[in-house]
Amino acid sequence: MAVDIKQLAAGLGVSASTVSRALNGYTDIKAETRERIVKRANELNYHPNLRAQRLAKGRADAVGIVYPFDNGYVGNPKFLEMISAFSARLENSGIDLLLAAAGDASEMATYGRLVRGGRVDAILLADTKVNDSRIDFLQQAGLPFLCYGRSGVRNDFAWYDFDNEAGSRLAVERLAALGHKQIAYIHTSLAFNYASQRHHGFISTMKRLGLPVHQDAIVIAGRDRRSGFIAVEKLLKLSDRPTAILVDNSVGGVGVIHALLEAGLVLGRDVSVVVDGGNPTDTLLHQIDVAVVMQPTPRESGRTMAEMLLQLIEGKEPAQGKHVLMQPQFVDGKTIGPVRI
Amino acid sequence: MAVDIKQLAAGLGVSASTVSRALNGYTDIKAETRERIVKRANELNYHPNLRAQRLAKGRADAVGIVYPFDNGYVGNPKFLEMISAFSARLENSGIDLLLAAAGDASEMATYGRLVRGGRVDAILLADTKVNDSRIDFLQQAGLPFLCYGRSGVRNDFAWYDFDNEAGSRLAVERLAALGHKQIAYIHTSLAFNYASQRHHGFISTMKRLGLPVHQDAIVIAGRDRRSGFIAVEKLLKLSDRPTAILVDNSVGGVGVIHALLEAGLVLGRDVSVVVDGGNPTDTLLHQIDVAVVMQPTPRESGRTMAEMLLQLIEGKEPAQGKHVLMQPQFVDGKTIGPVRI
DNA sequence: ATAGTCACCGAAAGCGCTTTCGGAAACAAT
DNA sequence: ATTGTTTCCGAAAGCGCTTTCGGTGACTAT
Repeated sequence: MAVDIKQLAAGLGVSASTVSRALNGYTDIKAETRERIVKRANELNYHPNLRAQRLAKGRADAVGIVYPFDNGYVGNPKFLEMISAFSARLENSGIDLLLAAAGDASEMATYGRLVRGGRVDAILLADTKVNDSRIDFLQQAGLPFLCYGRSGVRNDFAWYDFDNEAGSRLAVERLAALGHKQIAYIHTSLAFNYASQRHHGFISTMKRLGLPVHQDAIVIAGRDRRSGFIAVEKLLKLSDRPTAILVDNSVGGVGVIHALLEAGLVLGRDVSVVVDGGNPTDTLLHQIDVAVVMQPTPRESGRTMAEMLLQLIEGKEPAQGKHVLMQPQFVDGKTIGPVRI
Repeated sequence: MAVDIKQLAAGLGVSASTVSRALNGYTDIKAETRERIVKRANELNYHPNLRAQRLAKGRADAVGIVYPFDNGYVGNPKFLEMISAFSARLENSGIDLLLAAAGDASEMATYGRLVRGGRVDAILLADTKVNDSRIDFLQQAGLPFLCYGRSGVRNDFAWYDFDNEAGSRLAVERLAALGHKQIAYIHTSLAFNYASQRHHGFISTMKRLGLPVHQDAIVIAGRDRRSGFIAVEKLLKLSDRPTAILVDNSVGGVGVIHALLEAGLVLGRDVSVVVDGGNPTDTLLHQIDVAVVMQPTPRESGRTMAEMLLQLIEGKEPAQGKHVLMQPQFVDGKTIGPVRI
């Protein structure tokens, strides 16, 4: 059905090996011959059989990503956008993206499946935990991989991450400068590395600035809108009501803002809100200018990670470095203002 | 590094072909020999090289799905859940899921890339349009494919879909039974096949029941929360304010409900709302018992489609039939009630 | 004219499996 | 004891590419 390299070669009166070399950029081919071959290949709409190519080259031309389903990533628009940019960059290099869905329970099995049999050349490991057994697994499997996020204990692997502590620091410093002392913190499970680091950044900055750290004002919440919403309901009941709130993720941030609006509070006046990892116009329903700790865009992250991974596949150290730490930026918005007594 | 079939065979004193046949369920192998081979294979942690297997078998062991980015699917939790179940079912059969991200502009190019070179054995085509050139493309490419949704003009391809017209009919009939006459309809672009069919179901049922169809009360909206929110703002300004609203998608439905709540209306009393394709507790922020037209769960849809596709790959007609039309179900909720004059 | 160099291409050997086919050994039937 | 069947396995030929290697002819340098 589809034309193969032999037919193409036969039609031109050259050998298959010549065609292969011509099409793969070898230099020992006369320019004119190469042109003839390329021209004919286009005419016949020749595309090498990838299965054969992969076997011969010993590469999978694919990278895998395990899509975590049970931890709030489903529907996280930032994650999806990242994947989108990631895959777009890979496609440019002719690399496929293999998506493997996994619940928490079956996650390790999924990684095993992905590694075996040469299904992929590399793996992107997202949503790193402080203590992440997947990293150990991939290390001993010997497959190149890149982590989207650091991990708590070890550091001998390639990662791309944000400076999470710095983000919290910027937010707290800004709020403190506005006179806030009672600053609440809503965070996701500290098992996630980013959450742990942001949490640490929050606590340490509060202490450094001499601000009170009330356990009541630090609430844990799932990485979803509803959890953010509920967390605020708790905070509003506190006798010592916080004048400012920092949320450690953008999805929860939407819920937080909704809850505050629904409580009839005016953001930036009655209460200040900063969303870490947010996008200034992230609330989806209302066009609100939110004060955020801004990370690089998911598109940028995805593209950069794809480029790093491509180099890791080649066995090279990424030009960006094996560890890339992106600096967050504090962006002012209407949701913060000076504290009112 | 990894043990291959030759080493495994040599270690057992048999030939590679015997090992292959033993492991692939051929019957011309002595039971005892097969057991020896299987046992040893497990001990050595032998897994066939998939690249070689795929070349030899002439199959890709993969199906592709193009992930549409520019049309509101990003972050649609139902779509993601469907993909999750879909991929889980495929994994059971050792089939990979290739995810290709594409914007509207590059979509056809992406399909082309997927088809060429034997990257995949089949494709799942989601989010069908009334007039869908992708279907033509895949038909003439000769690759098995399954559509998640029908298409307007032709019907000579395999699809899995919901009875969209029936869903609208059920909703309108129910609202009419409650005395509603001024029923508003919020729908996504009629270029989408489901939207077109649901729209048609709405209009025809309204007419059949002798209810007025006001163009003002039929508003188009994007498939996102914010659009639903804005659509309601428009509806509330109408002089002839509708007493009930039907939304054709669950994501927009969330925005609709928020807008109504924020306007201070009591759902089911001041205004009735039905969400098509919704899940009764879909609003994410509030635990509201929403009246919905319920489709099969995304999990069920994903699994069923995976099974259909697996059979299509085999060249068989799916046991479920080439066309599967699922019936929606109307589920009552607190968001509807008798009309109040 | 001869040797040495270079540009260019074909032959051949893989890559690691699958699958067909034929043949040896074991068995049954006459 | 001979023939005919089964049972079981190995040899061999792919699958469609890539890549190394050697060889031919054309080209320079002496």
